[in-house]
Formats: sequence, structure tokens, C-alpha cells
Amino acid sequence: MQRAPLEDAARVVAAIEGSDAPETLQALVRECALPLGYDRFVLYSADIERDEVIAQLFWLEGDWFGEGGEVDAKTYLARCPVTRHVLETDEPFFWSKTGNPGAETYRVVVVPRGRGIHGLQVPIFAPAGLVGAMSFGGKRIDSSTAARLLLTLVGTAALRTAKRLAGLGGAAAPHRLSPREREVIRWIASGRKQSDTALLLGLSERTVENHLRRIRNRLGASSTAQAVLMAVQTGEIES
Amino acid sequence: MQRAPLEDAARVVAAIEGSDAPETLQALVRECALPLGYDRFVLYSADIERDEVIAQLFWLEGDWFGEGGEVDAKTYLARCPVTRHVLETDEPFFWSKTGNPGAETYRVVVVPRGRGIHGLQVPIFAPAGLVGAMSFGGKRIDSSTAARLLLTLVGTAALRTAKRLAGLGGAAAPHRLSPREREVIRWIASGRKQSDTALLLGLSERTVENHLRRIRNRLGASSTAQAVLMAVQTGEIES
DNA sequence: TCTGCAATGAGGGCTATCCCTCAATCATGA
DNA sequence: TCATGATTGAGGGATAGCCCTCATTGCAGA
Repeated sequence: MQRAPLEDAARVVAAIEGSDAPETLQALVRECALPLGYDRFVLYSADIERDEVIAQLFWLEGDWFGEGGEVDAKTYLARCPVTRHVLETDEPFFWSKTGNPGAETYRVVVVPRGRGIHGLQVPIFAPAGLVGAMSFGGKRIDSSTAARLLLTLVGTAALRTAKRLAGLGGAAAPHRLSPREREVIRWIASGRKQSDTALLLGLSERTVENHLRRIRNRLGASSTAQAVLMAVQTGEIES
Repeated sequence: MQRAPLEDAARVVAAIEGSDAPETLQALVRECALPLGYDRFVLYSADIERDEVIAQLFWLEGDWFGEGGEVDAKTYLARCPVTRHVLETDEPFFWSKTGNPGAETYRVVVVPRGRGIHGLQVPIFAPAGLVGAMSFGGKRIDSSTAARLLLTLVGTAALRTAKRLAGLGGAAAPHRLSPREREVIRWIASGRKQSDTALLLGLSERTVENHLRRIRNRLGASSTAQAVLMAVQTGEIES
């Protein structure tokens, strides 16, 4: 039984990667998750620049709080604290929820047991950090290594496809800064003063100053330090 | 045949995760990679703070350049430019190398074909960005989806285990900044001035100033903007 | 008890940065 | 041709940040 979850992994992942509609993607995920006891799903992209764990919700399905019926996005966001745990880890984790509606207790666990709802949260990372996550939940779930690995692959592929379908290119985001502006802020990011940067680029200090002001305005930053951080996080410059 | 690579994935990954010696880890990886045609291996951790793609090399094995015999670390570093490509992507990629020794041409490809050496590079990311990668190479390799997924799982587990064995806790790295210092730089990172930060934390401006100087010295930064970036990249604060 | 570190605060002085505003030239696209 | 954006540069003024150095208190561990 331990082998079964991964037998169709390649086929399902390839199909998810080739999906051209959210419904197709969701059906494929259900196809492999339901047999493992997972019948609740959340798929979302994160925006670490804006400190939003759930920047865009792609899919929310299932009776997440044991009260019967579906849950709307606002309720899920307000009541599910394990979502924030993705900021504190670098790998998928299981969680368990016990207690009654309105008084739930969530715990991150190694092996989910007991009554209540359990799940697996799969964070997905990229060069700029957390880009999203997929959460699977259910009452009696398979928490074996094979299930964990399969859902990790599936969740990762699902987020990538969901973003593609939603037109969130990710890697193809147009630059907000001009090439020269990026050059200037690269030097500042590396620790150089404005006066040094001017020398290095053959500009006057006033020009560097003006570029930085323009950069701050462009990125909506209150300080140059913040602008540096945002430039890296948004992929404008490499770190 | 497409299913075969993933049949033992859960068992192998669990074994890799439980390995207590580098030799065990390597044997496990060979066990699943060799049947797929991959008989060259590189496993390394990256240090984006210091702009080092290969900060620590855990494993280098095989005839990487088709000249017979093993290759030493320095030679591999000097001659394999696809390594730097991990900085420009957010998912595993295949590559092909053609040409003769000393005049190699490397290309990132969708399906590796032809004579020469080919491979799969698996970058591994965490909240702070790239933490390392595993590269698999061979002359006649299986580049199916199943092989890609299996080696992604194996490479990810291998890096995690290698870091554990080497005592590089990764997520458990001790903080270099004190809690108070982290509080101060969080506010600065969010765009607040030193004077605002002082008000928010109930300190004098001179204290904030002193904390920042201490932070810069601790992190080895030349400017506060640089320190902010480094604090995020090293995981001292979240972005 | 002593040492080291964290936390807090500061004097005095100077530099670096930032604000507001203005300007010119060049290239590109409608 | 005209409008826009990128690039470059600046006057005048003010603020914010940084340097060097010094100090005190409390806590934890040897």
C-alpha cells in the first residue's frame, strides 16, 4: 500500500503541468488526493513583498471546519492559523486540528492522529522566497512518506500551473526600474555610499541621488533601505 | 517503464532522510540514479549572502568532462557554467554539453539529446532563497517526467540530509542578532526612520542608532541598507 | 566573584542623505 | 510633430544618519 500513492505520480504531474483550465487542475488533484483521504483543498500564492501569506486564492474547497458545507475565503483566512506557519518552515508539514467549532486548536505534528481534521501544508519556494502553498485536509488521511512526497509534487505542480493559468508569469514580470536605475541600486545594495556609486558609474552625486529618489517613488518605498529590499524581493536585482 | 522510476521513491527518500553517514546517502542516491543512466553526481550548499553558488561541496563523483577519471572540485567549479544557472531559475532543469574537452558548450534544454554528457540540475529553495543544489549527469540519461520527479525528490532529500550530517542546521542556524536588534531592524526594513522606530519601541533615537551600528558590525555591512538585505537573506528577520 | 553580553542612553561633531524644484538632451512611439 | 520616459545634472535648504567615544545596569555562566 505504501507504494501505491506514487505509481501514477508522473502521469498526474505531467497532466497538471499541461492543464489549461482550473477545473482540470482541480480534478487531477482530487484524483490522487481523495484515495488518500484528503478531500479539502486550498491553493494560494503568497506575496512576501506585501507581507501577505495569501495574496491570491486560487482554490478553496471542502468542509474545513467540520461544520458541514463549504467555507468562504474570508472565514478560512480568519480561522486557520497554520497558514502562517509556512513562514517559519522550509518544508512540507502535517498539522492536526482538534476541539469544537469556534474553539479549535491547531498543532504542527509529525504524525496526525485522532478525531478532528488533519492535513498537509506544502509551501513552495523560489529564489525570492515563499511564492505560495497548497494545503490538503481530511478526517482520516494517509500520512505516509509516499503520500507526503506525492502531495508535495502535486501541490508544487498545481501552484505553478494555477499561476500560469491566472497569467501570473512570475519569472516574466516586467521590470519596474530602468536598467540604469537597477545599476544604481545594485551598488547601494552592496553597501556603497551614493558618492562611491557616483564615482563607480561616472555620474555626479546629484544624479545618483535623483535616481534613488525615482527608484523609491517607483517601488513605493519610504527609505532607501526598504527600496533595496523590495528591489531584491521583486526580482529587479539579484542579491 | 515510465512508472518504474517512482516505485521505490518513498522507500529511498525515507532512507536518505534517515541516513547517518555520507556514504550511505551516496549509495542510496546511486541506487536509484544509475538505472536511469545518471552516474555523475554533485551535491552542494549555496550561500547567497556571500554570493557563492557553491559554498560547500558535499559530494563530487564521476567523469564530468569525458576525459576519464574523476574530477576534483576546483576543476569542476572552473569548467561547469550551468551551475550558475540555478540563480536564474526556480525549478529543476536539464542541460546538455557538447564539444570536446577544453571547448565545451553547455545549453539548458527541455529534452537532452545527442552525444556528450547531459544532466539534470535540481535547485533547492527555502525562505531565504537558494540553499543548494544537486546535479546528476550521464551520457545516456532518462529525461522522462518520472525520472525528473524522482531525482527532484532524491536531490532535495539528499541536500537536507547532507546538511544535517555536516552540522549545518539550516533552519536551526543560531541568530547573530539579539532579539532587540532584530526588532529594530525589522522596523527599519519596513521603511521607518530611526526616529520613528525609537517612538515605536519606546527608546531614544540614540539607542536605535546604537543598535543599528551594532547590527552593521555584527553582519559586516557597510550601510544600513545593506544590513537590512543581509538580515533578510540570512533569515534573521522575515521579509 | 568576575566576565561578557544585552539593553539603554548620550556628547560632540560631521557627513550623507533627502526634500522641493527646475532644467536639458535624446530616443521612441503614436 | 508631439508627448513621454530615460538619463543627466543642479540650487538651496534641512534632516537624518553615522562616527568616535563613554557610561550604567542587569543577567547568565564560569
